[in-house]
Amino acid sequence: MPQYIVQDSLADKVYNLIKSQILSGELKGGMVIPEEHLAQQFGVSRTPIREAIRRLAEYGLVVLKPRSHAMVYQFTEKQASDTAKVRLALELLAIELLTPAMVNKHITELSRLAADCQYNLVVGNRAELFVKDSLFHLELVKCTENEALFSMYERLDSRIQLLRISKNFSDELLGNIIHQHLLIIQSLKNNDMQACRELMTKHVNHQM
Amino acid sequence: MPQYIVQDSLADKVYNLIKSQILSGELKGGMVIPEEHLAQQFGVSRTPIREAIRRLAEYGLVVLKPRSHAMVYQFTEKQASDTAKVRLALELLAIELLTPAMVNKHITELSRLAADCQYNLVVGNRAELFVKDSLFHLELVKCTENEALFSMYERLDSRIQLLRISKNFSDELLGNIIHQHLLIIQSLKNNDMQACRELMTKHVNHQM
DNA sequence: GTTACTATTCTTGTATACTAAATATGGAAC
DNA sequence: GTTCCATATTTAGTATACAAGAATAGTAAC
Repeated sequence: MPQYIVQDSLADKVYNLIKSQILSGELKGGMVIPEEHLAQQFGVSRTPIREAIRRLAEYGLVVLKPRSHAMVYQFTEKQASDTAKVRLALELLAIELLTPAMVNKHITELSRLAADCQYNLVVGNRAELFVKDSLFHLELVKCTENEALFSMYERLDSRIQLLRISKNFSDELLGNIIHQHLLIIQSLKNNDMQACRELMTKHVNHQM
Repeated sequence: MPQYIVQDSLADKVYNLIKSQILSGELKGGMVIPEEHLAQQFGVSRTPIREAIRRLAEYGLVVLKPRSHAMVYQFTEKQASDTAKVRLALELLAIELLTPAMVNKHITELSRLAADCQYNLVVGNRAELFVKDSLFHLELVKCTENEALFSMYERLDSRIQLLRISKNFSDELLGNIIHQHLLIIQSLKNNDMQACRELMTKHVNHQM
């Protein structure tokens, strides 16, 4: 009988930890991350640290300078705008693939995440707001039950998270953006996919 | 003065080697790849091998079973069709972004690759045909000068290459598919983007 | 012959030690 | 004070050794 519960390796744990530190803004774009430092911080040898960093580099959240250091990925303006275009294409594909049944299954969770965004905006907790914003869009894509799309979008969204963190959105703009989630949800409930596409296009372009 | 020429690490070399072995069909979907075996094959220790395999797993060409073995990624039918949808969306985005100037700059290379495809079809060298087919589409996406799109598409195309290899296309269908490259090039030359989109849609859907 | 258990073997996971390249330091020349 | 070079130091790259879990084989019970 196979073992269904497999313990994460140290490398897995470190990978997830660094990833979440990057996505929460604790580690900011451009910051250098020396292997030895992390090894001591986590109390493990360099081997699993190296593995985690290399994987994160392959994932696209870390940039390696050979024989030198690793640092957190940082966008140029051009890359940010390029990424937004791909993001929009993928989100529009997601909307294309959505059926009413899929929407129904996830609408509660979507509403909850949208509400979380609003709550964190009011409370002024931007780090958490961005995390929830990210989750909202991930949930929308997850609705489609298209694994390939989801994994692609997840990669892209991770990088976009770096943008959300680094951009200094005004409270007003941020309020607008977060409010659009509600409109998107409404259009989904109405099964008005044309409206949904338009809203999403506006939504993504607002954040560039 | 900084050093501009940096030697690839062993891990980099192994990574590229395994990748090309997978993309050329030498290593087929589902095949198990033990670390020690590769280490002996390449005459290096397990350390760089591990790094390469882990990176390939993150890239999506290898699947890891924890504490057990690594194997080459293999599509299920559902995943294949899911992937094709994402692929089409990205290729259509590429066409959307193309300007006549971009097309002009790459049209010679595109034509060469399309010709290479036809040549390898005639000669009956399918492995090489698939490599060239892949390069044709990569070149088209590269035209757009959108890094984010290119790197996403590259990842996706790597997996699609596994499909091209595993599917047993008839000579006739393959001839059709390859011929469509010429039509796509012609539509680009004519700057008839509507036709290009339609051709690409047909082209991608033919291969599902 | 089949099943279940145990022992062995094999492979991965991790730590450590060593090598080598890049960066930092410090002093000499101007 | 600045520039350049030599040296020292730090950090990444690789090999190796060992630990631990998974696969396998072999044996006993039914």
